[in-house]
Amino acid sequence: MSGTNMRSRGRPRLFDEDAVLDELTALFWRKGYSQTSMADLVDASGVHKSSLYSTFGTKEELFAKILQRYLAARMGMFSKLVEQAGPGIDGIHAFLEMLRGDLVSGTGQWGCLLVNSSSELSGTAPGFENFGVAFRKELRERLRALIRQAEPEVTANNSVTDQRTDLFMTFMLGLNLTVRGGADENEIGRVIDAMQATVDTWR
Amino acid sequence: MSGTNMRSRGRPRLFDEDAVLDELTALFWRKGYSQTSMADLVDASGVHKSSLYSTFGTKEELFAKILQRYLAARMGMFSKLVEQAGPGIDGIHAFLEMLRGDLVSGTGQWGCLLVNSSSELSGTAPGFENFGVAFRKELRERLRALIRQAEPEVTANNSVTDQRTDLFMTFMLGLNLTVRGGADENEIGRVIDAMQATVDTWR
DNA sequence: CACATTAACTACCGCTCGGTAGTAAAACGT
DNA sequence: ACGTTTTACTACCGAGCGGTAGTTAATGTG
Repeated sequence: MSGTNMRSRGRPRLFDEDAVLDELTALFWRKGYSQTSMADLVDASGVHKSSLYSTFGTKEELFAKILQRYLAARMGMFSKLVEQAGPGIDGIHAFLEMLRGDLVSGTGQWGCLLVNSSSELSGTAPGFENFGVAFRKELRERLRALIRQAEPEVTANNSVTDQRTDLFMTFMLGLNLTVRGGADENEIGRVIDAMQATVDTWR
Repeated sequence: MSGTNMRSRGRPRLFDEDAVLDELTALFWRKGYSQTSMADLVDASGVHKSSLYSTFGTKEELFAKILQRYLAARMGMFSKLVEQAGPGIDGIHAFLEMLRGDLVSGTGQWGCLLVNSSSELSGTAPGFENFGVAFRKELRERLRALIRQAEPEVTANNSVTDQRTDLFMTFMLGLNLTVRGGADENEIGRVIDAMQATVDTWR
């Protein structure tokens, strides 16, 4: 975004930094942090090891960079989803429908990189534990706003909204594990249906 | 259970096999499979490496043994919980209360070993993926029966029960991640409260 | 055409990993 | 006492790990 092509002197890169980061992200996403070796990253990207180090730093630094990048993109995606979803219960339904579409195909099938990483590294973490705190907080606030909108003004109640938000967050975490566990489209569908049925009781 | 002390000849073990397995289980539980090295296992148990290998086989075989042992114990625990919980919505509430107690202190705070392992190894798995399929199926059936009991006979509906069971399973998965993510007692409490509120709508 | 600068590439390092051979020690039956 | 069996313990292996020094190849600038 800022001065990407203000290269001054010296030999230019033979690879596209963003494209490489995309590939490395996919690898970490699929295999997890500790199960992905530098050799794997080299093979996947075609970039030599020293170039990876000189460009992105150590494996830990690289992963931190990738996680940041991922979180930024994901938050943008969620924002768009929430935005497109519109207000009310129908909005939540629409949100879940989009989630369904994302989970059964493409990027969503490996779960959420942040959730996976947190789970994997929470027992031994160097500092990744609290990495996604801000992200989680922001996501929770947006979801809460969406849920709040859906409640009739008369019966609106903060603690109820909080509970529903907690349930929704927990549901999404569980869904992440379900998907990553290799659930097929039908199973994912049933789980989302179940949540939609629950959301309907919020009318 | 079968012939544990029919030792015939040779030097007797200096360590208690079950006690050691308990310690190793705790270690795998907390740190995950790939983050736990053989050296860690040696340090934690006080048993020399070769003795571990001669007694339990390779790391993979040891982990398989530990996972089996864990699943057996856990299923027994869940059975007792469901049994003590009693029938109806109140039973589900009681079940969630017991879950709450287990999660905030003692063994439950590292989540479920099976769930953790599945998540960790699903991207690179040797054969652990389907290891817990039977367990999950059985747990699901017991939960389903509990939920089914809670429904008024008149309105009982198979697909509704299935949906609720799916939701409950997903909820427990999410709760696992929440706990493992380092949530404090309050947060865990709120999430369980949220589920209990949902269960109340099933009356 | 030098020269400085940056990147690509080769070769290597120390360390930890999971796993094993070989030996010493403690129990048994005869 | 003796051989047998089983375990405890030491020492080690090859492989893979994350990470780096040093050289060669491109580029822009003077």
